[in-house]
Amino acid sequence: MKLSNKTVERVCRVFGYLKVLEDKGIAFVSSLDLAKAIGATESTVRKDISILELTGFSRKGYDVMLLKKELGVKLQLNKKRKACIVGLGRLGTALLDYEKFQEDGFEIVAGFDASINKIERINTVIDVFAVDDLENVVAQRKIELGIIAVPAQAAQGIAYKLVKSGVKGVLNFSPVKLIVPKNVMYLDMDFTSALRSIAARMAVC
Amino acid sequence: MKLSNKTVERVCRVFGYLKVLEDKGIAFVSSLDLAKAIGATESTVRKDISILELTGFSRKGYDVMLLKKELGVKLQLNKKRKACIVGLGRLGTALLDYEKFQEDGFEIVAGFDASINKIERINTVIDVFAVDDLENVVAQRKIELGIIAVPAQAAQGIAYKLVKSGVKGVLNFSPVKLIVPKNVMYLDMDFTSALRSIAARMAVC
DNA sequence: TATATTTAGTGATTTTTTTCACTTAAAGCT
DNA sequence: AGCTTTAAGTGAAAAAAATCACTAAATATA
Ligand SMILES: NC(=O)c1ccc[n+]([C@@H]2O[C@H](COP(=O)([O-])OP(=O)(O)OC[C@H]3O[C@@H](n4cnc5c(N)ncnc54)[C@H](O)[C@@H]3O)[C@@H](O)[C@H]2O)c1
Ligand SMILES: NC(=O)c1ccc[n+]([C@@H]2O[C@H](COP(=O)([O-])OP(=O)(O)OC[C@H]3O[C@@H](n4cnc5c(N)ncnc54)[C@H](O)[C@@H]3O)[C@@H](O)[C@H]2O)c1
Repeated sequence: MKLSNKTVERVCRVFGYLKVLEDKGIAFVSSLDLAKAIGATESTVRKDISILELTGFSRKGYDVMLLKKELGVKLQLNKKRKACIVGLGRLGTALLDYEKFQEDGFEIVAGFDASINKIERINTVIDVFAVDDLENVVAQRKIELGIIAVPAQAAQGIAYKLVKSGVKGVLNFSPVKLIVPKNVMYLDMDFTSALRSIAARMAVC
Repeated sequence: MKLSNKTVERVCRVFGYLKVLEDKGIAFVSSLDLAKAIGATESTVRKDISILELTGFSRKGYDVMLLKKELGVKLQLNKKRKACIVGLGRLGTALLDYEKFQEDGFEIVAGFDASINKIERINTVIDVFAVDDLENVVAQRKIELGIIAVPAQAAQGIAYKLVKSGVKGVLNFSPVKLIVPKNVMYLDMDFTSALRSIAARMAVC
């Protein structure tokens, strides 16, 4: 079972949609419905699911609860993951307060910032620390995921500290590519690049 | 000159890095440096640039200012684009105040929210309106880009209104896939799916 | 019960994307 | 001036991804 990143990404979106269907009480879903919901084709969805060695039911589609459970097991999406947010500015505090992360199994257990002023003024139920405590807190609390929301020039340093302290996944909101070891999973959320891609496609299409 | 989305995305990231290099006063850059900065290989970078019918200089690499200018022209990344943000909650207000969008040519000229209370209390230099005014304001101000930061269940409706009012590009922060006409450029920024992808790859790698 | 219909499963094929491997141009060096 | 080195340019090859086209299973229908 060799999963490409693309398959992983699609299947994660399928998982999110299955949660929606489950909440709505829908029992079965076709590959075509899943495809529409995630922006893919039905054959791609079926191939993805079959790569994961999972199956549906002829003429009925996929059992929503069952598939969600099986995907959860295969990709460990049911497992709760401890995460932290570094950089508690405009974006970082928005992320800190986003309750849905908790619902989806991402427990934000710490926030860090370089500014003591800011830390004192932040109003949140989540523990916030000075960034100097990052290594200790991440190691002690066994935090697995680091979310980086510091200015670009500070991002690589934070990534390095997070990795050194045991983090195994990094989501980076700063607009620079970071270098992390190959065994650390890493994704960028670069809003400006995204806007540029849209603008460029508006220009050339 | 047929550009794939992948090429567009990479080249947009190259463009961002060229700005950094320009600010640093660096005159030439190799395909390898560019590749490292955006997380690609040197041959991919060279191919991308050559697809755009642009060239560098033997043994010197690419002229930073020149390539940036040429990319700007080809993809109209120099052109200023008017944008608006719909949904002025935690995330929307963070986006509203992000000055770097302006620097990068994305002029946020309006914000919209359904809650009059919120609109009255928001402290920003940008004009904010009730969402009922969206269609008028977007059309009148010739806004080309819509940034969606409303709750999931409201997102499709907003997308529809934006498109109807003339928007040609949509950046969606809500965790659902939206349906827009094919001639409207569209991208998702789904943080939860991103975290899931990272977690899944932590599990299977 | 037989037949039609729907939808998953899948090997083959096609398309897209990336990488390789070599050529060419320019600059620096002796 | 000639040799060496460096880095872009590029057609060909390889790899990856997506799609097609068909099979099979299950349900509904007549
Ligand atoms: N706000 C947005 O809408 C937006 C949009 C696109 C990109 N981004 C990116 O997201 C990141 C955060 O943006 P923001 O608007 O929240 O910025 P911000 O300036 O509001 O917040 C940054 C925070 O990081 C803290 N910080 C600085 N250096 C630090 C360090 N070494 N360790 C720990 N904390 C440190 C600062 O004290 C501050 O609180 C930036 O890289 C920005 O480019 C933000
Ligand atoms: N905050 C985060 O860190 C975060 C993380 C991941 C995803 N998101 C997504 O981004 C979106 C915004 O998140 P948020 O945390 O800012 O939410 P929020 O609840 O703080 O803000 C949503 C805003 O949208 C407004 N709104 C609701 N319906 C509207 C409508 N029909 N038209 C106009 N405005 C309307 C509300 O009044 C509110 O101000 C959501 O879809 C959320 O799932 C946010």
